Amino acid sequence: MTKMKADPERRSGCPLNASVEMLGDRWSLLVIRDMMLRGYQTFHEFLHSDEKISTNILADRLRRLEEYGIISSQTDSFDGRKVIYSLTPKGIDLAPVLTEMVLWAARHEETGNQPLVREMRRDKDQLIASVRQRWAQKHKSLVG
Amino acid sequence: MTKMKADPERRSGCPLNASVEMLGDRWSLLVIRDMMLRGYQTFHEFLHSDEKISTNILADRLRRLEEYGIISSQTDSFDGRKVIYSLTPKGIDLAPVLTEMVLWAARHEETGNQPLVREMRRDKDQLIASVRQRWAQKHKSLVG
DNA sequence: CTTTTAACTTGCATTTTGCAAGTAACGTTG
DNA sequence: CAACGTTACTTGCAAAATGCAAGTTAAAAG
Repeated sequence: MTKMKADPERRSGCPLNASVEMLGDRWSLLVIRDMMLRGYQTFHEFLHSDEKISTNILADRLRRLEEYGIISSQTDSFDGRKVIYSLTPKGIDLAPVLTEMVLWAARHEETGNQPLVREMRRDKDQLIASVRQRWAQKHKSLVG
Repeated sequence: MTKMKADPERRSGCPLNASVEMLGDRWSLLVIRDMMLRGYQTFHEFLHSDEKISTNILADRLRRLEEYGIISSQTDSFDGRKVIYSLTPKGIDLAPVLTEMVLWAARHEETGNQPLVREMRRDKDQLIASVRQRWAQKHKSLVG
């Protein structure tokens, strides 16, 4: 587990503040959700997600998430136009954060995607494990 | 557990999106941290937290968090100038979200407050339980 | 009273967001 | 191989959010 140097411009040393400075905006966690739970990998796919992010913001968020080491990118070897984005281990490690945020909203708001919520409620750790597994599967060619 | 009506202007029905629309900014979760982990209750206390929020933004965030039902406010009965802010059950229920965000940052960034991090790592559920307990203690006069 | 404290509000400059319209590189089709 | 479609962006500009400094109001303390 490689730690990065703390950004010298952080407002404070509090770990929650670090999280909030990296992820505290309207879009970053939605992009991560798309990658983690829906398997999205391209600009085009993120763009057509329900929340309708605009192109300049999406480009900016992908850039920032990559800078933070949460995602990585590489051009598709079969189609030179496509850029394939994937979660790094640091990004995959956000699964528990996403899970708790989903469960919290589902408990206190009227929300959709009840099947996912039920699955998360039934066995949180199991779901997180399977997200990790799918990710490892996808990356085994690069690792082994 | 009372659910609110979904905000008709939500960008999507996804529960993660709901969370992000309520909490996805640079400050909201820090205010909640101050209340949950540090026992802060007043405007003045939030204002002098490490991250140095400015007065207009703080006022706005407190207003929004109250609208969302995450916190509540009442004027202090001993000092009419003071407004006492406290977490609602919905707010206290964010404990697992905060915990996972703290642990994630602590795993991947250089951050401070290691005692808190160690305590969270040692027993996540225990810490969340004790946050709930302290909160219940503080509110027992209102409940019982 | 006068001063201090607490919780804001207001004004204004800066930054971020969001929409619409490009553009450049690659791939596909005829 | 030329025209066209796709993919991943960038650019321009208006609108909204943020941040700083300086008020303002009401209550408490001296």
